[in-house]
Amino acid sequence: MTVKRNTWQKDAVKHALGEATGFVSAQELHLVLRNHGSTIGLATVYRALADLAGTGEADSLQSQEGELLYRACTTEHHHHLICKNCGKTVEIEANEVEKWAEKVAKHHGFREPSHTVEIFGLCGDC
Amino acid sequence: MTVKRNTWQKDAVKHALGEATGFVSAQELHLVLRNHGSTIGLATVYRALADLAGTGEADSLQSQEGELLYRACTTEHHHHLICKNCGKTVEIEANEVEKWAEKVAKHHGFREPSHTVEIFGLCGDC
DNA sequence: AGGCTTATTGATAATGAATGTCAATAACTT
DNA sequence: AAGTTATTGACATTCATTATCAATAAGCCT
Ligand SMILES: [Mn+2]
Ligand SMILES: [Mn+2]
Ligand SMILES: [Zn+2]
Ligand SMILES: [Zn+2]
Repeated sequence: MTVKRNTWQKDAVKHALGEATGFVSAQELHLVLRNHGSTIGLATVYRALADLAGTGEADSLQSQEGELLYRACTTEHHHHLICKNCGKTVEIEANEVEKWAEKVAKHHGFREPSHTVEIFGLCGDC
Repeated sequence: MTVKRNTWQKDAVKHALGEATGFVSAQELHLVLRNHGSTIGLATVYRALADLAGTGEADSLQSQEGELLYRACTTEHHHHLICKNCGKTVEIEANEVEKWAEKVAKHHGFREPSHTVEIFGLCGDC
């Protein structure tokens, strides 16, 4: 229905997200943008990130503290290997796990299976 | 250092958690307890659940809405298959995935790997 | 059984992420 | 250039969770 419009705010959020090394929160991203001189509002950062996650251009996950974190990523289905200390993130594919998840779901009579898989650890630099 | 004391409040929370069918929030559990006539305080429910999760007697995960949910469980390492609709939960083991996670972590030079694996779907009754 | 120490409780206040509000602004269309 | 309306952002609001702290009671000692 409603036509989307392009704004420098959306571009700024997308760009800043691309610059980040790992997963970042909306609050953090807003601070980064402000520190670079941007006048963008906090609510706008939240909205832009939610949109990016909706289109699949960004991945999101909950931090241990319950904060919602975002990260620029490829649009194909994938998972993450994340450093608990520095946040460094590696995208990984998990075909074995995909099949396993479907098998287990079917075995217990569950339909439309989806799944979350994340690996945490300490990277070589930490 | 500090010695733990036994209270009817801790027992009540543990028992109520055992009665629940799937994952429940501290708020929900507090309501259930109150509706059964208990005078237990909300903060106490939060503390008891955090303790149970600390000892491994309860498992916790974040709901899609960001709420922290708890569930009584076995103390061995395991994962969950959860109905998106009714919350019915099945404990599953995932030896294949355990090995896979360790392999992937090592391959990327990550130490002390841990992981989160949850499968969601619609159960046979939904 | 009574007394003492202090872990625990719970009403309340405080925190903080996330969302709602709405007048002002600025993308698009014509 | 003018009009329509999606978007913005300052601000208020919601709500889960945590912090306070005086009152209570669990465990220990005599
Ligand atoms: Mn997958
Ligand atoms: Mn596992
Ligand atoms: Zn690291
Ligand atoms: Zn179900």
